[in-house]
Amino acid sequence: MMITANDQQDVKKEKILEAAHHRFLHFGYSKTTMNEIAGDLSMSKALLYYYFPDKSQLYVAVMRKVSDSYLKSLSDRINTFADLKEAFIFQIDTQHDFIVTNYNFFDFFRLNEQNLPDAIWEIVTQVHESETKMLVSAIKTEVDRGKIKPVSNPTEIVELLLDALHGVRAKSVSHKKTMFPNKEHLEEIRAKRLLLADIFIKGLMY
Amino acid sequence: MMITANDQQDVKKEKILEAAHHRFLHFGYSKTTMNEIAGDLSMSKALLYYYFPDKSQLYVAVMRKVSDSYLKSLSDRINTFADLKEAFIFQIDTQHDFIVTNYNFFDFFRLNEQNLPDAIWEIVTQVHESETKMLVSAIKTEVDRGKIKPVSNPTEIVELLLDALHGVRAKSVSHKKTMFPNKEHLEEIRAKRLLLADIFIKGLMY
DNA sequence: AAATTGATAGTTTTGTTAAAAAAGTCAGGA
DNA sequence: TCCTGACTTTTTTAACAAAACTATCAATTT
Repeated sequence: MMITANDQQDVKKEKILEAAHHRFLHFGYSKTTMNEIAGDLSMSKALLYYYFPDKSQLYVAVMRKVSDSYLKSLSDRINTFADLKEAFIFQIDTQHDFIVTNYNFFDFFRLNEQNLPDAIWEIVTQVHESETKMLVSAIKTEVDRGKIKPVSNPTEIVELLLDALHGVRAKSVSHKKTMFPNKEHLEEIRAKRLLLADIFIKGLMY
Repeated sequence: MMITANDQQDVKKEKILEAAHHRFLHFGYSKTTMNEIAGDLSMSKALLYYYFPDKSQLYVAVMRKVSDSYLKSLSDRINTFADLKEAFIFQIDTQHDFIVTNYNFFDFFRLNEQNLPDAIWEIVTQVHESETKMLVSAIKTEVDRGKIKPVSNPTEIVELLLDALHGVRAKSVSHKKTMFPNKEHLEEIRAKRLLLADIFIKGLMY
């Protein structure tokens, strides 16, 4: 099989993405320089600019890669859930791992908060839509099975649940300085979210 | 009835609190100066320091006043709810109004986020405890009435609900620059919270 | 004695500018 | 086409002076 120039380019681009990912993940966006990334690969900074137009678009490309694997893990499991609760649990655990694993990577994200580049918002929107899609599908299935009440607007319900889960925090965190949640907090949050999902399904009433 | 020196002091303190409240409310903590507050009252800045030890403690005193009225509205209604849903609705509406009415006032709050003075945290904690107490009481009553399942830890449930409600956001707000929510958003959030409270009680299952 | 103030000391914020660091460009070489 | 060293431009940092503000206090009025 012939190796074309484009294949070679793709291989090199991939190497760059890996090095960039490594730097962004460990030191965050603002504390990694193009020189460092180039240095890690023993190439000149100018070459980075040959492959990627600028730093932010390099970041976006890495983010694309990272979120693609997240999206894949979602689509792999869609429609495979035994019941709604299993789907909720999967959502909570998977998103949780995703965010924890990439915590530093997202500092760019948190830092710019407002006016992020459109490309980032596209990814965020896509991720959110995939999560929603997966859970909406799980709800519809459960309705079809006659396990839960018919729901007029499943998307609305799912987005409400995602918002609600997002609001769940560790008890002490609001006071303490450490915004970087430690292990106990992560577990506490996870446990609370699972409880919330459970109530969301069953309610407090008989 | 005799007017003592202390009565006079209290009257003046009250005047100062009003003027300070007005400034803090409209311009926030960092953008109001002691000179301005004094100017509004046609008194010297030094006199403010005669009545209050420093700016932050003046702020705390105003906050105390503001939150006392909120606490009162909660305690006035405790144990007066026809059912759990009514309690949840009251909580949502009342807190909502409280935050919206005092939005700018709380900028000090948001600005310092970490390391707020202890006095502030006492108030926050007290407010949170009152909200929790009211809702826990409503849950217990409802359990006694046999309307909902017995709950092993009502406080945990209530705190989970409060977190969840806190997570509810307007759909578009995450992207737009305007963090100050406008009327439609406020209504949208309120509506979503009411829906969440409803699901929280009834669940999705039959 | 209690209430009040002008003057002023001390601290924080803001603005300025120069140096350093980083992003980004380009002519030219392999 | 891929790649680099040298270069230009933009952004960040550091140092420091000016301005704004908080806080204090001796002196004055009530």
